[in-house]
Amino acid sequence: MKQVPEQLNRPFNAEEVESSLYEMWEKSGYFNPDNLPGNRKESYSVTLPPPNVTGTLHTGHAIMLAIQDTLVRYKRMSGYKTLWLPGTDHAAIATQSVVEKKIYKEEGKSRHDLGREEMLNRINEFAAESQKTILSQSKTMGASLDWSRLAFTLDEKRNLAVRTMFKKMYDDGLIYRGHRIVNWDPKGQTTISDDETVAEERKGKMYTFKYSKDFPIAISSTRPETKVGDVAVAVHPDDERYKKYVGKEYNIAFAGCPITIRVIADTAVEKDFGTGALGVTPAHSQIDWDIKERHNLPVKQVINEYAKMYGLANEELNGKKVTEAREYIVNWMHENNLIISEEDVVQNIPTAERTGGVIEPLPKLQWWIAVNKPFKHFGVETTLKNLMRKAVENKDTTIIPDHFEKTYYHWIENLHDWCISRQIWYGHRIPVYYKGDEIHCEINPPEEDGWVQDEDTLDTWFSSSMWTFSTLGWPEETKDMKTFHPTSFLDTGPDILFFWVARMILASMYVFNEAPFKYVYLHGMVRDAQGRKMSKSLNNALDPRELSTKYGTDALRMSLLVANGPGNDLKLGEDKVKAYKLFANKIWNATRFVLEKTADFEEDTVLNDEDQAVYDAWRDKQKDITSDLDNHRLHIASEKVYDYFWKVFCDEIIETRKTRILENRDKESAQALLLILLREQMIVIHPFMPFITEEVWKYIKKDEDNMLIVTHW
RNA sequence: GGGUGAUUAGCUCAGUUGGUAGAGCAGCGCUUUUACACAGCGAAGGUCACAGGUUCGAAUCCUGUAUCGCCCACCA
Repeated sequence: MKQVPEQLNRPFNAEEVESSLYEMWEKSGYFNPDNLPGNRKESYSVTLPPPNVTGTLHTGHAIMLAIQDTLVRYKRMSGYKTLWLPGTDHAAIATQSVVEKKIYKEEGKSRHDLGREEMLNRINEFAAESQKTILSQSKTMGASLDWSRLAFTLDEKRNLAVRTMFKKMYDDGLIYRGHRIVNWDPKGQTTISDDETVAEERKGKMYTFKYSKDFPIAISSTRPETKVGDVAVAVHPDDERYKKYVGKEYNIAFAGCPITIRVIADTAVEKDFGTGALGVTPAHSQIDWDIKERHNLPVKQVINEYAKMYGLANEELNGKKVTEAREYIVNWMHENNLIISEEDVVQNIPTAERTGGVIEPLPKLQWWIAVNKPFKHFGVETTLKNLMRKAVENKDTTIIPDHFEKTYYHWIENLHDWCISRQIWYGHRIPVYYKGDEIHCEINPPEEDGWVQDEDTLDTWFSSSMWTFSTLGWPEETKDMKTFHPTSFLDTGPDILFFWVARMILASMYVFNEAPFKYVYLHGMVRDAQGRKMSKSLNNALDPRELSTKYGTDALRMSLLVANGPGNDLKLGEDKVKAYKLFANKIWNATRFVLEKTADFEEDTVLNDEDQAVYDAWRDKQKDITSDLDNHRLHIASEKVYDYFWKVFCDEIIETRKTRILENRDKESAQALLLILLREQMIVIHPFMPFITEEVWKYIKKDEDNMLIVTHW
């Protein structure tokens, strides 16, 4: 007679066992693919989307940890050489601005008060602390990450990778320095890429007016203050109304500033919009800058980096903020009877994602990646844009759900050159050196005296674009590179499809002519029970750590997996988490009962026909679940394990067999069935609910069995 | 303006290739029967947004409409 273990007579206490189980796994070394038992030929690799070092674990992290850990555990149990590689992201602008704010609040000092070196020390200190927090919190989710390979986007090795990549692209002519219109963030005092801007709806006024009484053509603008920087008026070449003016030049005093306006014809102008004439401000509008290029017009910058007017003949205007200047100029036009009409309009104003500052388009000398420039790539002429498209078209990588492929293509079509230089201090310094007029791009600083390194740093997404291979040791030809790249799977939120996924595809295609991962799985964003975005300001964010303490990590993981199909947002209420705590309890109680009823059982019993049929049905269910997992249908697989265990195993199978055991009718077969089903279900449930299953496994495994985490699926 | 997704039980959502609609929560009735009341059994609840079409058969495929959501956009 076997004894039912004492622990099982108490209710399941998740908090009590979780940390010691995690410790047991960590000590076993099985998170590291090099230590896995058996002869594993095929590899399965996943890189963790590196969390920013700014924050603490939130539900977004929890969902990605749950999805990835489930798949990784499944593959590890299925005999793959399985690597899940952790790391963190320095998140340049985000981190610097958090630390800047903190220092300003606590000490009243700006970054310029501290100086570059001291500021960087402070940010590094903060980042190191923050990294520790987020990593230890990831462990509480049960994440079976290989901590021995931990990486950071800004550490030594990744730094080398970044410089190597920059140099390679520079030498291929794909990275260039260009004077163009940039998205300038006056608040963050840096340029940002197109993707880092967020359109914000604002009410504005569109003014239709003339520069002066004598000027023959009326134009429209929502930003009259920029008109002191106008150099031309563009009309459509076919527009009969204005043909006679094309080619003429007018000298005008506009708001006390002399401007020279040439009338030009350009097909970019729409005849039917507004007056059909466009005031051209090359320095402060991208479209106008393009017109300038075609017509060889001068550039007259009238707004500076602080979004203030400058360099104007009218001293009253200089130093005014753009909004004040707008008011001033509108008044001036009213006084001079130049305004023909005013119309209320709703406009989308670009703002900076991180600081909220209103973007000021300014001409600046910056570093760019040319996405449309043809170059020789593995013997074939192509462009970066083509490579990005090709990877998905050729199914080198598959996006789940597939409708995001359309979104991806659409984004590629509209992609402009990528501005990669930033005027902040925290990040990878651009590996370019200057000496007089000489420019020199090198992986390591020139030894010769007199070279000065570029002051700017790189867009944080430049380093994260290389994440799948910089983490494996590239540019060195490491064993890990050969074994684990390209990776098998990437899971992330759809909000960074462009920021990150697209750019990883770019980087990997460029270097290896291979997509960085076979599958991209885009999970939904977690929302609150009312469907609102979780945010600090609404104070509606559920804290995964609290939920996990209250209901158990297994319950939290299940609630994030079940019925959460890819690409759909997940509304998460506490009730759902609670429901899976009850499930954990059910597993616990069923285990106790089965052990009680089989205490006198001897192994090696043959199942009778009835029990064999039940077992066969389970095998089918098992195959079903396996196929769901292979096809990344975690939301279905998780529901099936739940449903089978509770509705089939507990409510039907146990209920009927317990009578048989009691009445001693084919008792041995019934006992055998219960034990086998319990054991096999623990294996199948383990990827979803690793803690309780591993704990239960201790009591039901056979002597020769290993830990559940490496038990064969 | 362009693109894209959603609309299924009171609420939150599943539904893999078209074959008599499912779960959790809430709610109703019964049961404290020796795994579990953090439970069991049972009942109730849906013209699967609307209108057409394809099909022997449609929540599922096609067309259109409506509402909501998301993404993209340099109409001055």
